[in-house]
Amino acid sequence: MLSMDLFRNQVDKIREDHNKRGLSHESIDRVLALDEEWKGALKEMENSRRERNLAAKGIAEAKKTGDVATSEKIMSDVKNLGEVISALDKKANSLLEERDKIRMSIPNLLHNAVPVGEDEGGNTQHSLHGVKPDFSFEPRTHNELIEMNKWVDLERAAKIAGSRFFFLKGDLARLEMALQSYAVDFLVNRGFTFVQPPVMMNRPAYEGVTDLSDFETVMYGITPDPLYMIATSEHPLTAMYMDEVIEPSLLPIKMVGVSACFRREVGAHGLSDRGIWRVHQFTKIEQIVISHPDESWDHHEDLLQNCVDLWDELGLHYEVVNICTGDMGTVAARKYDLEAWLPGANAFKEIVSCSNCTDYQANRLRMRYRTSDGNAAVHTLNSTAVATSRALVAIMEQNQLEDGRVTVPNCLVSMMGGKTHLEPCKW
RNA sequence: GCGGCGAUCGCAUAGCCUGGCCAUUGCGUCGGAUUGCUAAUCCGAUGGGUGUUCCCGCGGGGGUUCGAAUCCCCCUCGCCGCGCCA
Repeated sequence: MLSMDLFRNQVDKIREDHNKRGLSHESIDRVLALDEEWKGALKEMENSRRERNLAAKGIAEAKKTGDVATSEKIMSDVKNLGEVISALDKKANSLLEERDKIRMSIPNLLHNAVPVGEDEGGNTQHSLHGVKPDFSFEPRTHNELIEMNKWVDLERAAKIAGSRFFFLKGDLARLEMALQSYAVDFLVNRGFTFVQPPVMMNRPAYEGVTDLSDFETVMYGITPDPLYMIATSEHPLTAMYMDEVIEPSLLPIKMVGVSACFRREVGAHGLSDRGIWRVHQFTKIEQIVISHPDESWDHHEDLLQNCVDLWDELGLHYEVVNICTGDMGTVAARKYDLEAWLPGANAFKEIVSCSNCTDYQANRLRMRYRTSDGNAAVHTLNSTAVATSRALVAIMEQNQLEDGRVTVPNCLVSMMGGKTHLEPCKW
């Protein structure tokens, strides 16, 4: 959410941003109009309140001196003031609510370096990493590999849970766990604190971190409790300091979170989504930084560098992409994606998303830090380290051998009990 | 799940019984002053807001009242005990 200060004093910045995104200015104008209306209503209410406060003082004084006549006169004069105030209060509140409802839907201001484009076709390559694998045979898709090696059971998962769920078995399941340990160790060594979050959140906290439309298309609601399954540990970890004033000496707060992630994936279909690429439940290791506003762009580059180093060590071929204006979403001000090369699909596909959300989530969450000049919003950043199901797909497809076995990345061998290749599962 | 107790500005606290001055005090943090002593002392600031001599704010929501941190009801969370339990 953009601060009201921005609307009142620098609205041209918001307008320029909307032009870049190709959005109409209707919402901006509506926020400004409602803000003026709200100010008017509030002024009216405050005047009545002041009147009541003065009267209350008069009554107190009169009663002290035993002046019954005066106190009773004032009391009858202001008897209906309470109702007037509560009516004005209601009016002001509904205007404020309406203003902020619209404000919630207005996207974050983009960083200047974000390329302008209508959709994902406008994304630009930032850098290319690793070596494209060269096969002496026709490489298999990950779907073929998990089937021939019996590493994943989609049918039985569908039977007991539904489509897009999976059982992970044997060496591939073990590799999944190795990836978790590897990624956590990697980031702990770079000064991040390992945090395991709740996997359910209440609505008020959730509204602080995500686009409102996500409640319809992304999150699972829990019955009968008013909770939502998290779509990523970014959400609980970012909301962790909701409604708090953070001591500046604590900044930056750097966390590496691991959790199961749950996504409804409404509307997602297609051949490319089969297997374990797009699923309702997967595990993700996530980097989170809560930062001083002046340092967030440096942290954003650090988060990307951590990903690059981590994925280089896995020995994979991938590219880093600058996400363009049309593909950005509401929360991030700038975003890099890592896209891994999938030989089976003959394409680069998204495995990591690295965002600086500046003060957008912090404003919604009322997450501030103390300054000599009052409290100010912090900045929040998040980046995937490893989404294990997608990392497994990339490793399987890039490291496959002609017989269908898969070479374990060197950095994971020790966590696989010395095993250098994934062997088929017997059943 | 049951019973008891609680929630006050970054933290800790007073005020609540008995409704009415500016929500008290300590600590921490920040700013300033001063002094030769690894620092001390003094002063100031330190929840939010459209109108900043004003208004709001005492976990959230409702109610009573001319007036609620204070009285009543509901909810949330926490602590203690009991029950259940991986």
